[in-house]
Amino acid sequence: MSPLPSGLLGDLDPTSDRAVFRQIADQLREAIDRGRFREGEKLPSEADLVDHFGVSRMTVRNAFSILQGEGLVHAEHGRGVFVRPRPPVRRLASDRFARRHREQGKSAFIVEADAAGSHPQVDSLEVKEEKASQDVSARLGSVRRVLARRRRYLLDGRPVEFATSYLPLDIARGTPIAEPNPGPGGIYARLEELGHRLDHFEEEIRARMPSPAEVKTLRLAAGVPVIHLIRTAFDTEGRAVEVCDTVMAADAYVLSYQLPAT
Amino acid sequence: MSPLPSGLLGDLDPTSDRAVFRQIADQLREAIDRGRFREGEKLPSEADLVDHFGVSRMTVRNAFSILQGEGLVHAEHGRGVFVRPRPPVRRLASDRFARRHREQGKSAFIVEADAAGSHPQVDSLEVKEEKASQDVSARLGSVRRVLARRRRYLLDGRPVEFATSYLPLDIARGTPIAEPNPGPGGIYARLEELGHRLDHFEEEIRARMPSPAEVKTLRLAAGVPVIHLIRTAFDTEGRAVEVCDTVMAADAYVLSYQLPAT
DNA sequence: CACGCTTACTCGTATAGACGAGTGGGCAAG
DNA sequence: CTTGCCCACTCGTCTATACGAGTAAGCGTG
Repeated sequence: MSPLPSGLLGDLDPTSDRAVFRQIADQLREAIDRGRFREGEKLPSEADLVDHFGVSRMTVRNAFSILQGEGLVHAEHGRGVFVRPRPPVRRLASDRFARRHREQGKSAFIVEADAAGSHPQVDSLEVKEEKASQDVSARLGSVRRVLARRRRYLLDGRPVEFATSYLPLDIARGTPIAEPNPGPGGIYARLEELGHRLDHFEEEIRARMPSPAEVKTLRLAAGVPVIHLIRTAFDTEGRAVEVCDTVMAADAYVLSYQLPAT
Repeated sequence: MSPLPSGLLGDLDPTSDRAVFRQIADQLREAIDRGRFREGEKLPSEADLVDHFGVSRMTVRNAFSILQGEGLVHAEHGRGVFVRPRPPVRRLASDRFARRHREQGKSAFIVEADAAGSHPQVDSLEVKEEKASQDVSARLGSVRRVLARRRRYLLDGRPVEFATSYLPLDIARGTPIAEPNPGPGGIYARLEELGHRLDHFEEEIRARMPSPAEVKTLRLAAGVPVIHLIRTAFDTEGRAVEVCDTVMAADAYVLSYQLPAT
């Protein structure tokens, strides 16, 4: 266990009223920000920092736990604490549901990911009828039961998004929409074929910390929030024909919208 | 120190390989989800839980720290640990920059907040010329120096948003835009008066954990992410005339967009 | 009644020690 | 050389203890 290279980290300020573990976190954060530790690089071990700063191990762990909460670092049991690499982000453009995209057949997710050079995957297919939640029912216009289509999206093996589409039974039952694979262009193409010409979408966006279940399905690291997007699709008659509830790993996405100034 | 009402929380499972502090966190989370503890209500004190579960205090604190990281609870020194109330959210509609809104004079923030019955405030006014960051320069089309307008928005005394607008100097210098108060309708109204008729906006949205500086300015509780929105305004000639960088407390906002299906 | 002090209870910070378990390199046996 | 074991190092979990500091209620004094 070689001592820490001097100059990498400074000393504590015993006169400061800032707690010791915060001072240590501050120093590490600054070192990371300044690039003294690069992405994926291993930080000094807990024992190193105990020696360097002359504090107890719990104090060092407290410091690390702050940085973990900020999403800056992640710990690997038996290996060390590492600067968390920033995964490449997937950009979602606001025209991703434009009719012209639907006409090419493949799903938008696959096409975009292929174009970006990453390996896309869709799993956890579940299609079933179920009772509509209060929220979904309200958005679809007082519907009791719905068809729910659940799927999870992965990029290069990493889960990045979990989505559920809800459709009124009178629209979806007995159609290709109720099949695991709805066919080229996805369910929006099928909806239009069924005579529900799409008019516009409404999207609501929130950000929050994930639930334990979301941490599990999306294999989220500590300190990574989720983007919660709820999209409602309206047909030309003003009827809500689909609600899509999507939870995305926030470190994997940038949403992009284009708005007219009129 | 009365013992915990029995039935409120269960027992630990010593055979489980789930860590004790996680089991405790699970039980508390579930109790909160089930409404056994309501918003703002005080949870059992650390000492209560130490007695109830027969564990050491650090174990209980570990459990609380999980819940804090999830944004579920917050601790108040000397008072206790409380279920974090969910502040009322401000909804940002995608037509909030429509020309018709600019014509009524008052700023969009003030109007909307008044309508929602909350008390709006804008502070931290800073208007100055500065060197453009690499990102801003790229978005504005290779501009070296910019006019930066910084302000912070508060609702009922709570900071909810921190925004900086960047404008090219050749557009903004010497105009009302460079004044602390740009006048009715805000800088977009001034831009149009100056002959830069607005054509459309692009908005990029990310979510992430806040930096320590953002925690301070927005007075964020633990476990509250931020929504980072970067809007670029384009005039009818296709020139980017403004970049607005906004950081919002994620627990205070729902963004809403309307997209055509064409 | 009003003020200030005491006190009990709360969370915040820090120390010291113990054991468990995952990782990876080195070394010895085959 | 390869295999398999051991060991050093790493983080994960947990206990026990100590003191500090903020809060609020109660109580006594003026």
